[in-house]
Amino acid sequence: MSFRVRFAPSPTGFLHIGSVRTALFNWLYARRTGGTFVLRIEDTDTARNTEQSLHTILDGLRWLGLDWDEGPEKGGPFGPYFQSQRAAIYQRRVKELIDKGLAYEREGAIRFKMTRAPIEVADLIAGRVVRPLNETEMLDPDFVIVRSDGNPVFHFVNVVDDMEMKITHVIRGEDHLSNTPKHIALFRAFGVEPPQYAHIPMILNPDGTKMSKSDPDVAKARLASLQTYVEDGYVPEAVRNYLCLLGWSPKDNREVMPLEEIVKLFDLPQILRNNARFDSTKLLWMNGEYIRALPLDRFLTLARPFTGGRDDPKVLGLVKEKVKLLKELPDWIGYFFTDDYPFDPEAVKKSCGSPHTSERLLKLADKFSAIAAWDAAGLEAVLKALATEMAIKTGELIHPCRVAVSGKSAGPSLYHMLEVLGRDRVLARLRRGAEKFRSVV
RNA sequence: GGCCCCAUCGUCUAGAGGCCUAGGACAUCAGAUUCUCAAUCUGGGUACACGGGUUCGAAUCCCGUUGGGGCCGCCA
Repeated sequence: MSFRVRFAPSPTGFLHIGSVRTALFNWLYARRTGGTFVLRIEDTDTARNTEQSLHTILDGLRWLGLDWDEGPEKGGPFGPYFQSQRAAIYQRRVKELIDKGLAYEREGAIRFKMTRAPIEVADLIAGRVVRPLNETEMLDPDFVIVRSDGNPVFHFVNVVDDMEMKITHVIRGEDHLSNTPKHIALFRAFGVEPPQYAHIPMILNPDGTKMSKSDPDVAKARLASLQTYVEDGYVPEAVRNYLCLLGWSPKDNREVMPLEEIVKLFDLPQILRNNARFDSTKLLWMNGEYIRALPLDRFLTLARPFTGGRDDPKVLGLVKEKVKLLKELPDWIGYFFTDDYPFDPEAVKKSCGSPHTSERLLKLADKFSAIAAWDAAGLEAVLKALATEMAIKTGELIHPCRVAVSGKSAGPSLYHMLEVLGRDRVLARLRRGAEKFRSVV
């Protein structure tokens, strides 16, 4: 049997983080089974359908490394993969139902004669779910499949496409579970065996509410959009790994793990049935883990959009260990590229308030100026020797030195930082600091 | 309102009747280490929603309650 799954987003201008996980689970299942991952664009709502919206989807999937086997820019044997280009297929299928006496016109719209009996969904995740018609539906069970303006609606085109594209497993959000009987009824009307269904639970806001891209609370709305994570400087590997862990687990206490490993273990029945809340704190932690483990080349590539052209590999290599979010990069690297960096008042107060600060910085500058080979090991030796000579703790030199050359109390390993900064700049900044801090006391 | 799904630390989860005085991770607290911050290491606190069953025995099975989520559109 050949497995065929699909991700069928609607181009709305955003890629919802929940949709992203749905895409990811579909992709994982396809890769795990050696099947086919189809990307289909549900652009029947022409008002929202723009070129830009399409690229949001394609770029988002690419960013995460979720490659599709059939779909836009790729083609395939079951195209076109845009619903807006499949009108003829839908018309043919509508006619088929009318001819069979299973659909009829009323008030200009075409309605499907829905089964009155309860329909059972054999869901791979939720189990057997029987959903009888409810109060409202009982009044009028039939539903519209083609609007009076001639455009077919979601339930219809979704089923027709899954059928035509020979989708074997529909993996989608749990919000579709209640609609599934409609879809099964449609498949049966066409005399076609429905696909297997797997409804994955939802991802909720930290407070348990539904994640929405149009939430009036801006912070929540940001949380819901993939774009946020791209802009804030999360690395795709981390976002992907984190998302895998929402509703799925390798069950052996591993969390940070390579995709290939997840592909090997992933399966549908073991997906949790309960909703998960999005925990951005844990994502942030995982992002830091990934960044520190990143090979320098990869880090440089990912960092490029955030550095403002300041792509010195030595500098970036130095701060790689410190960064948790790529967008923090400008703060970490600023003083490597200008002498006009800001001084953190707190740091100055704390580390440079001693009446001896200026004298010590000048002494340090003198010692450093005599160094033959300007490297971290040599700098460390000289600084420590000076501390001993002056009978003070190394920290009493280290801290003022760090503030003088960077303006900050936090940063990479001091000696490596001095090495990268270079002799001229270090000496100048030390002497400038000696002047500057004289008045602090 | 009707119907459907769900319920283990604050959060993500392990647990498929005895291995559980419930394990891991993030967060948090305390300590160690370090040139700062971070990282790292050690240790602590924190959970089976509630009530009934079934069983020799239940976090695990059943029922109910409560709570959360979803769907009931000529949106997708």
